[in-house]
Amino acid sequence: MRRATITDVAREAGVSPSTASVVFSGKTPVSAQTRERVLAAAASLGYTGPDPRAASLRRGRSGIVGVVFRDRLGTVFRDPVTTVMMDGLADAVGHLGAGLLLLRDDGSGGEPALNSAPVDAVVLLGWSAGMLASLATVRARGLPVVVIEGDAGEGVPQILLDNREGEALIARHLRDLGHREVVTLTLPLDSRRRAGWADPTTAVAVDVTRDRLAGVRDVFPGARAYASVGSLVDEGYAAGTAILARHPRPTAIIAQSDLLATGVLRAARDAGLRVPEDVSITGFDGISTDGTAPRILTTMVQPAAEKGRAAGAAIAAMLAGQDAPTIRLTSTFRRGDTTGAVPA
Amino acid sequence: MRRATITDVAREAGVSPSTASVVFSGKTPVSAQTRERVLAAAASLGYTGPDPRAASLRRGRSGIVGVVFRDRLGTVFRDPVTTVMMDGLADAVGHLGAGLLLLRDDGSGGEPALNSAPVDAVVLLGWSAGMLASLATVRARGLPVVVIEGDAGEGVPQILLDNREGEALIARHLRDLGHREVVTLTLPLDSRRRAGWADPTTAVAVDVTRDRLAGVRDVFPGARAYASVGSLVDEGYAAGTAILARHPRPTAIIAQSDLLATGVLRAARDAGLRVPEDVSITGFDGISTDGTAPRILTTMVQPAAEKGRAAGAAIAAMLAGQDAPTIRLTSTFRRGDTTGAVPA
DNA sequence: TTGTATGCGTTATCAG
DNA sequence: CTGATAACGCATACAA
Repeated sequence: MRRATITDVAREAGVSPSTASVVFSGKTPVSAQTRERVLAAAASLGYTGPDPRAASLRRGRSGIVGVVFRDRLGTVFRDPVTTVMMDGLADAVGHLGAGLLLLRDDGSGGEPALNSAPVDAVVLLGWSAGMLASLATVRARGLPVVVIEGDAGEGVPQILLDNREGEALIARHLRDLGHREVVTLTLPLDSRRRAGWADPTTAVAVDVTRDRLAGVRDVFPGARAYASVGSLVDEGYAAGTAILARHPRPTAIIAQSDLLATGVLRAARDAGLRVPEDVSITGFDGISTDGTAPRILTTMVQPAAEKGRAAGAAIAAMLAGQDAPTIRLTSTFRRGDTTGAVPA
Repeated sequence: MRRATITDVAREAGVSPSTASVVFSGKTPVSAQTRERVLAAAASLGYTGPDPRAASLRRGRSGIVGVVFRDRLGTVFRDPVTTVMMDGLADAVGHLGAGLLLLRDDGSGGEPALNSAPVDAVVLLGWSAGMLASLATVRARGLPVVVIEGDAGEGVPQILLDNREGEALIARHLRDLGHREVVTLTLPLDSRRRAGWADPTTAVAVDVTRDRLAGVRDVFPGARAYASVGSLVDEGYAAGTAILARHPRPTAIIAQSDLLATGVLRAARDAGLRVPEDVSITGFDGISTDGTAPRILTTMVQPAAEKGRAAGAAIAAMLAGQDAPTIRLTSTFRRGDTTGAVPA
């Protein structure tokens, strides 16, 4: 026995299909009486509302926004910033009556899911060579697209953060406290992800890493950089241990994420150093304070949820036929108790 | 100028629409020659493949699996177990050629997105009263549904974990080490989420919490329980501080998650206690070891990715018309260096 | 406020 | 291997 359709309901209620349709969509006034009848007929037939597949064909909209990642979900969502950003994005598109479809862009060359996914628009998360393929697909399909923290060129709206200015601000904070011997612990430099002291002359492939590094060097031109393998507490612990073993020991460590900073904090402590008396530590993000208690990290708080909401707004605009501008969000300085005057 | 359709392509290539269709679907052999012609026509018209909306109406499948949460995404994905599980689920449905649609079930009574989402099947994550509404919707629509760590009753396949047995196993480990004065730090008891010592007589609403607590009490019938507000490191820190201040001080703390245990570890340290010499600490999950370095937590390692994959397999079976069995996964004991003999 | 007519773009079926 | 035909289930423009 096949499922009831709106035609069946209409017949049962003794009205036309279009009238029954309107009862469910609410697009046109319907007399209370006919509405009753239609609803009753629907109930008696076990009809639960229009088939979303048929509706989306007819409307030309599926109510779905695709989000493309370049990594495994398990990796992507380990970063609290991404998580919170997704939350903001979910809010924004939810407000639009849409949902988020998770799409993974593994550069594996296999048929990308993006090709055959019924999405109305696409959000590209982060940036990497592999994303170029996704971008090509999206443009060929003529879908509105937004890029978060990456540059897709040619008229694709972006949601950007003032990474360089923010990091420079926190670096100035340290310089004002008298620090001169500073090391910065960076996010991965490229997709090869090797940990260790970075050669100052090599170019950095990842936008976020490059910009935050530039911010530090705006203030401390000769600052040494130690690259991490990823934004994880235990990565910060390992890197922090290595950095603090260096002679002369830096008086401040500028980590490019709070997770890394949390690990450095722990490393300093295990090395018998007091924070901030012996060494100052800063982070970036301001999301995950989890794990630093009872300390409060000095960090740049970035509007992560706002990033997602801005992306959602851009999509709403493009779906409405307008074109959306690139948006540059700013982070704010938060002074915690992990930074202090340079040790005498 | 409207977008080209497969009919346009067929006309341009001088073949019938059905032939053009099979060139893209590959469902039927096509001569190399006609394939060439069709592909060339498609390229010249800027046709990038069948419209997913139309295809899904015709096929009766959208290639989308909905995942329903009861919380904000930012909250849900803060738990590494969920994250890894989602990764496994994404793998499994990706293997099926499908994607994951994030659906939030805020019990807010508003039109649930689930009603009008073009999904082929649904995964219900966690369990709560609010999920009943989602379940009703899903059943009314006749969609295959799987529940992860929750009981939906009546023939809904579940993916379960041996929470009680696993926690009992870790409790026995402590008993064998001589511990008698044990406190367990639990996950939230219910949706009100109040922190503090739990009355042993009140019923626990959350399945996971209840089962793990029962596991502890199977071994230590009188064990006191302290409820946390959520599975967070700093929650563990606060609770651990409170628990360790109690007289007599427990010789072991059984935390219901690794994140909580990580916080307790930190609290013990800040209280001047050595682990495991003065106090033993255990966790549960075995996913996020991040933040405990250089210590290794004694814990139960649960097959989180496997949970997701099992859910995916169940969905694949149901989509194929078979009915999927409930699956009970088991976690394995991992002895780290946070447990030791009871202090003299 | 209700009904009629039409097509959204595709693909399964079956005959050639 | 290819083509003709017929839905898939609905929402809209327009007429009544």
